[in-house]
Amino acid sequence: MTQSTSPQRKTRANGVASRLAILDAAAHIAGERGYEGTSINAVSERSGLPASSIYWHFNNKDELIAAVIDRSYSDWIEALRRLADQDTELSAVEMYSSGMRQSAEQLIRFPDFLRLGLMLTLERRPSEPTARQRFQVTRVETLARLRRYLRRVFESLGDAEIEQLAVLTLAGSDGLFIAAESEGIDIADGFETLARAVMGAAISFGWVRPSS
Amino acid sequence: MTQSTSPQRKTRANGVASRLAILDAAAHIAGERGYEGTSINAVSERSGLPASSIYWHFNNKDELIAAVIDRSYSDWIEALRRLADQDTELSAVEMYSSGMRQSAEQLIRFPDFLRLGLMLTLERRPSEPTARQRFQVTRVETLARLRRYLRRVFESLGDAEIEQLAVLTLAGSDGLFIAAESEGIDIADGFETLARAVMGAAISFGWVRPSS
DNA sequence: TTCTTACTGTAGTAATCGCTACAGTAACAA
DNA sequence: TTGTTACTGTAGCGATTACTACAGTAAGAA
Repeated sequence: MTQSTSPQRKTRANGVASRLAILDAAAHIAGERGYEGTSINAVSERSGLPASSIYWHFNNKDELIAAVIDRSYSDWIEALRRLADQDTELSAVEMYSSGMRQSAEQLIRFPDFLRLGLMLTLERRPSEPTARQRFQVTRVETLARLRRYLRRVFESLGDAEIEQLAVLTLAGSDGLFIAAESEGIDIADGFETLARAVMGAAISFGWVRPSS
Repeated sequence: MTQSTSPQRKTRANGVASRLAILDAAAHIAGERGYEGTSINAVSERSGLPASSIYWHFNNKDELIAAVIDRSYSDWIEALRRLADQDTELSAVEMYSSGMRQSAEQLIRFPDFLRLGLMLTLERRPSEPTARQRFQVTRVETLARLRRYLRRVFESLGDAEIEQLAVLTLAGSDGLFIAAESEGIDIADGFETLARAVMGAAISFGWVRPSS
């Protein structure tokens, strides 16, 4: 952000490593305690770098958290893309349930991104933090991705129905994540039932299974 | 909590009103900014009472937020009970979709309770706040309530399936609330699709509609 | 070798945090 | 009227907050 666009000089190896260490520490703490709970002091202690280094890499706390969101999301997308490349030869319905399972696994392995994002979504502070807006963007993208997905699986449905199913899938996924965090339910089971439920809704919308 | 159990002397009218004013202010601020974001100073300004009054009524911030949860939940339950009393002559399936609609309306009218509760659920601080535990209790209760409900509607299903449907209903409800807060989706539509989806899942579990 | 750039370390700012001490005031019981 | 209880108002505590000023230090370019 601040040093990466230096034209005539390569960034120092140490600086890149520090930036990553700061982002890692901030991601972990923010994922646990939310925006207000993430103090620069805590990030400094966890990353082993002084506050002045943090403020050299990021203009303020707001942009630090926003950078955390950005990086977590791109990590997230890339992991999902790698997984998606593995099963290109499946049918649409198989891809659907496979995608559900993979999303569930992804949530278990990297819970900080969604936890922080949902906290930012729920919190409403007087001056909207950049991080929150940044997460909203990832949400809109995810919803679009989901729509494309569902349109391929439930070909015979109209736009309105697809929209409802996309919203429900995202909502169910968020809710199951929360339930896993608080009530300790099995998230894999939950996603299986969610897939079943979305299929059921699609059928009641008039969808006919292509090969059965 | 502190003054309400005085045996030989009625509580002063002023004191009761103050306690309520403090709870109202705290509920509003905590519903917007979460645990850390709720400062005693802000509660003091919004309620018009000094910090010393807040600390006379509540031992500390932790118990204040816990009291907010307690009161919001009992308000919530009572409102739902009043609504439930209105439709005693409906069939089980009708009651189910009616209950879904009413829950949605309730969420729109009093969003602070669930917003705060979910924030507390997601945040993980070193010393678990009482308020979070208190919300967990209401969650377990809600889940039990939901199980009883679903068992009456989907009579032919086994315990494991009912459990899955209950978890999915709660998760979907939380997720739709979040979606309404962030993406501004229509929550009533969302709950209708959720009801449809749960029905669809029940059918795929082997449930047969009683009268069709 | 000298200069510039990229970072780090030390020390500190004003503001806000949760919380308390304590004197005052008003309503009630006796 | 007097004493007790139920609050309120003022002032301030030490700790922590986000953030900054600024002097190092080390790596590379010239």
